[in-house]
Amino acid sequence: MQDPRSANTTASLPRAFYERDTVRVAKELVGKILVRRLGRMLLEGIIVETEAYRGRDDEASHAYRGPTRRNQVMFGEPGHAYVYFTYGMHYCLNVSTEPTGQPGAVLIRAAQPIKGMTEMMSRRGTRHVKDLANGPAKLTQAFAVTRALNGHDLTSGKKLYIAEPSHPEPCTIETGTRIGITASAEKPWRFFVKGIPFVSKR
DNA sequence: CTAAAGATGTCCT
DNA sequence: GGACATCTTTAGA
Repeated sequence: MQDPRSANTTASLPRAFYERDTVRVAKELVGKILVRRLGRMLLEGIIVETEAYRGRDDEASHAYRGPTRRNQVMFGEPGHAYVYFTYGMHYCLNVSTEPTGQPGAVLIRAAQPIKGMTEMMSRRGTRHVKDLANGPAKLTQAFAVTRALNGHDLTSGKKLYIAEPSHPEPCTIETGTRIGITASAEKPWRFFVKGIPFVSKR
């Protein structure tokens, strides 16, 4: 809290937070603050929607068939950014979970912007705050997350990290099935804040 | 080497 | 509700 620009948040979450069961980490990430430092600029948002992606027991996971060049971050040290490119034009942001060597990641699907909204509007090409980060690819566009950040250590407190809110707002976390997948579609591994307009559409 | 699908978003009807 | 943009990754020949 030395830096007045981050008066809203505490320090970045420790490695131990991520070094746990992926589904649990996904659920507990809802309500945390996603922070992006761009030079002097600070972009912040409350994480309002996540999805858990596991390993051998999860057909929808990139790690389902074992390690590849793309998914290696999922098998690495917990607390690193796994950013992948999809549909020829979009990036998605995940955080690695589980102990080193064990695959797992949490997809950050949506955030409620709280700081740097003007910059996000410019990056997204809309003035509607609801539409800045209500979807995984919208979120990466708003927060300037590209594959350059793949593998970035989220506990370093630089460029991109996740922090505990200093004044958490009470909210109800709802559970549902994951969006945009066909395999293992029945697994209830999506978590989101109930009743707010910042989550992605169904 | 080739092909097909993909953890999506936007614009159109 | 549906088409389509656009290209990386992965699986299979």
